[in-house]
Amino acid sequence: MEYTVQKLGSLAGVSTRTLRYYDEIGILKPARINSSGYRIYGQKEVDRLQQILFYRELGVSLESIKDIVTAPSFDGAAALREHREKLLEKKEQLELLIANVDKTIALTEGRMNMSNKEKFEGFKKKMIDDNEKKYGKEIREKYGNDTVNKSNAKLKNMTQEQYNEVTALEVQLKLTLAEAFKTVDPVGELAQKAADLHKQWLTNYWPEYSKEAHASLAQMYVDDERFTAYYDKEQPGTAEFLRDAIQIYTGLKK
Amino acid sequence: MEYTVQKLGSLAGVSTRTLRYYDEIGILKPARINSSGYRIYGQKEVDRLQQILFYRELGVSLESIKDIVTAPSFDGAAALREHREKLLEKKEQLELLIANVDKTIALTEGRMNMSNKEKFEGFKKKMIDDNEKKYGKEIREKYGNDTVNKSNAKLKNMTQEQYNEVTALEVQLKLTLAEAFKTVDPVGELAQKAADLHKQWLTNYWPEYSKEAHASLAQMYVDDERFTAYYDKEQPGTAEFLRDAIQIYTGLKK
DNA sequence: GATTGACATTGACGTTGCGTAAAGGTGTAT
DNA sequence: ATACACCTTTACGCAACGTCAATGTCAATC
Repeated sequence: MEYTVQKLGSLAGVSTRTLRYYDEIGILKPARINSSGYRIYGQKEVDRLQQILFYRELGVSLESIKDIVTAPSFDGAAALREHREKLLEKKEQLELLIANVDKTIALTEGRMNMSNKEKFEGFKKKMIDDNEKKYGKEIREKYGNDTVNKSNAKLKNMTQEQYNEVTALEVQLKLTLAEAFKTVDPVGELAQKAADLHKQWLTNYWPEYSKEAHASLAQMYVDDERFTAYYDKEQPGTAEFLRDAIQIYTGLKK
Repeated sequence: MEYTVQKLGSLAGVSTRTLRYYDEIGILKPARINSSGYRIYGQKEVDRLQQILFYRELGVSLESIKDIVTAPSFDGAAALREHREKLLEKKEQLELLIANVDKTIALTEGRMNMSNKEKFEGFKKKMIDDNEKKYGKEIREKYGNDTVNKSNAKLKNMTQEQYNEVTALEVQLKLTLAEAFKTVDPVGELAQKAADLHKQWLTNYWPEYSKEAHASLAQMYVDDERFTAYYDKEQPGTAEFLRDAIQIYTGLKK
């Protein structure tokens, strides 16, 4: 039995373009070319196409399939095992992504229903008040009333857009910090990026940035168990790690 | 503070090419262009880039990011939820792939020297497995988890001998079906023999036979184009013919 | 003031696996 | 002879940039 492109195509469920492409990249050459230049395939080619499609279904790249089907005694199982690893990696990444997206949605959903500005204003006020009650006293003692008041004023004047930005920054910080923590190296690039993100995040609340205040706050993350609990939620030791990274970032390691 | 491409790039951790690309597709235009044609970015652009990178981290396409960052009051959360759905779909597909790869590995490992033909057999099995995944829910609902699980276990435990038997049955079925198809009579003897062979073949995969499941699968051969393609390979219309024959065989013609 | 080296610019091709024309030749039935 | 289905090659398009290549600019040094 001999087949032209379309016959083979409909037989195997692929387009003629695909067959021409496979010819082009050399993974499936026709048995012969007739006098008019038509591609003619035989049974051998049908079988080979089945093989190709089989691996394609499994998500193997044509490049790899080429190795598998051209080398006569290629270890297909080994190739598949390798491929499997890649798939698993992809899957993990995907799961991470989904988790992050979920977190972001949850974060933004906190204010989703308050789409109107008034509620948003109310939320911001409440946040300031909560913060005041929780940490106000210590912060006031440390940085003075004036600084705190200015910070609160800044927060109040935040637009929705800015607020979203801060939220995004927070998520980014968390992600980066989690990654950095795995490296166990507070001097490393990731850790320093986390420290930098933390600074950026901070400048949204602090009217003025200073290395000393930054480093001091980092120390507080370790000293104050409420902060520690927040940062260590996913991975114990994260608060300490962040402090180290920030101390290096600010150059104020003591 | 003003930034050139490289400064902004190293600040945000992206290449200059990326910045030029973002300019090109219009999601991040520089604040201004200086007299020498250099791109100059300001604080607003830095913030915007942060936003873009944030969504990029979450795997959102630049196309979608464009909508999010250009439209001032775009519902980012809704976009994310939509994106989340896509991610979940991707994940499911990936899991299917991995499961198939695993099975293939198991198969090849069980029988080291799998000829091309046997690989094609693996492909057919995969189709059945796919069917499980696709219709598994309905089947499980219809016949209960236990039945389906037993079926899967059965498939895994097939010996080589049994495997050969199934292959032989399949060949017989194909021949008989091809002959029967010529008679154009699904009620005829040949067609009914084909239906019976199909039942025998099936019982190698299904722990329990039921007319309803059999008829349902036959219908699926027509509804699912992958199966249709398989059966119609030699003669278009064969899948439909087989379904008709089986419906009569089971006495469940609706 | 001339050279150097780092940095900027605009093209433009390469990547992956085909889809989708466009422009034209071939096979076969009427 | 005409129609019509099917074949061919050529080539752009898709996503998100990486990677030259050719050329212009800025700041510092000889």
